[in-house]
Amino acid sequence: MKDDKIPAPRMERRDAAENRLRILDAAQRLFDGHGVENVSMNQIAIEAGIGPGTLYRRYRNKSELCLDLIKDTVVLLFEEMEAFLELHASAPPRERLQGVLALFLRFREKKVQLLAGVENPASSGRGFQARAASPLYEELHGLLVRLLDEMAAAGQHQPDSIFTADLLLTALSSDFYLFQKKTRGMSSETFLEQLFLSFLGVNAG
Amino acid sequence: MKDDKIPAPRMERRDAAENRLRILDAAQRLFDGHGVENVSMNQIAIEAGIGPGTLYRRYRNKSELCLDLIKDTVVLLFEEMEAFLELHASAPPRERLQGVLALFLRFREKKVQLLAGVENPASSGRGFQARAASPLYEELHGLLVRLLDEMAAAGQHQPDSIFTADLLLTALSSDFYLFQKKTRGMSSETFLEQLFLSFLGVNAG
DNA sequence: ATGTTAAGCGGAGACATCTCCGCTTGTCAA
DNA sequence: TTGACAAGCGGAGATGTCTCCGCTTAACAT
Repeated sequence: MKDDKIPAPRMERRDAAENRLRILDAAQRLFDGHGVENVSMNQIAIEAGIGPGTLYRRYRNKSELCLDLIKDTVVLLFEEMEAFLELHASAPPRERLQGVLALFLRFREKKVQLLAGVENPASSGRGFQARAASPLYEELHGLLVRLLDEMAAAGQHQPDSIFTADLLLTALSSDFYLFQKKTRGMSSETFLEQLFLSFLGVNAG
Repeated sequence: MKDDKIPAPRMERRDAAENRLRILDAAQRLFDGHGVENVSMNQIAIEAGIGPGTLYRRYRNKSELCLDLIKDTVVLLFEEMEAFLELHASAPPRERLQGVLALFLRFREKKVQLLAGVENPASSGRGFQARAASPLYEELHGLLVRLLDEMAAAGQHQPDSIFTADLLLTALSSDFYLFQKKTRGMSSETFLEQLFLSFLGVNAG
């Protein structure tokens, strides 16, 4: 073997770095002005003063771009969650699950548009398949599975934790959540409560 | 008032009727050959020998076209369900719900592609919002609500039936169902069982 | 038959996503 | 410095969805 060092992690090019900023900046500006929904990748490229190819090289779709825009907030969310779980380490798992979900819903409310953008690959890949492949989904899923397994150990939960976590996250998706709010006229609190009643046959109270 | 008869329900034009057939025929042929997923409205228009405008006049999107292609089967499905419910009119509501869901899953298996086509408006409107507006969704939803209300009366179900029905139908959507089968490696039977465990804290027996 | 009328047709084109590839340019090594 | 080279750029264009609108033509009344 001649050289098995990591193949020299060349620095990010200066122009590339600048373009990253221009893109993020342009996107933020357009999103604020017209709503995430109504802004196309094209418009962003133009506003950023770059070609479409350049934009797509960095972000395969609007979803990835949105994710980049809320990445910091997402990190904060997970920190909040971990903090909450640590603080209530000895509380019954059901309460801990509820706290975590409440935190998530609060987060969702703050970032409705961008989060919807993250979850809706617009056109592109296979709906759920795509969503579940995102790092955000996987991390949340892992966290839920942990909690559900605890509940199972305490005899409070029968079914497959993986399945239940998938189901929970589907219920918490933009699509379903916003539908319940807008069309069924449900409040965040009622929503969470109903979720608990449905899934665990248990009062959220 | 001069004339308040119904304003003469002119017959469907001959050419229009013929085009309808050409479209359905072309679509069926292309779907069979390349899979629903991989066929565009454009291709269908070309194969049918008509302009895109003509195609879109009749079907606002691929979803509606797919629905037209399985309409007959859907009618059969509802007849099966009604028959089942009548036959087991005196069985406990939980069993009746289970039977209905099993029938639906069997139907889904038979028409995977087209049903996925119905549920995925490809691009176009607001994900869930659109799905829930379809007549198929609404009818199923109504049926589930009826059953869930029965269960509530029997004290076997706490939460809002409307909410639970939405949740059930989301879990039964192509997206979620196929994800569970393909990615999580779950069988139809296990799926139904897990669904019952999750929702009702009850063994599907 | 014939005229009137609106339903229906079709295709150009606006706009979107996403790819491909030849040219440019920043970075590193010598 | 300078040369080599990959990373990056950009925009033309393939393909798709969906609309708009002037022309055609089937259906009905006369």
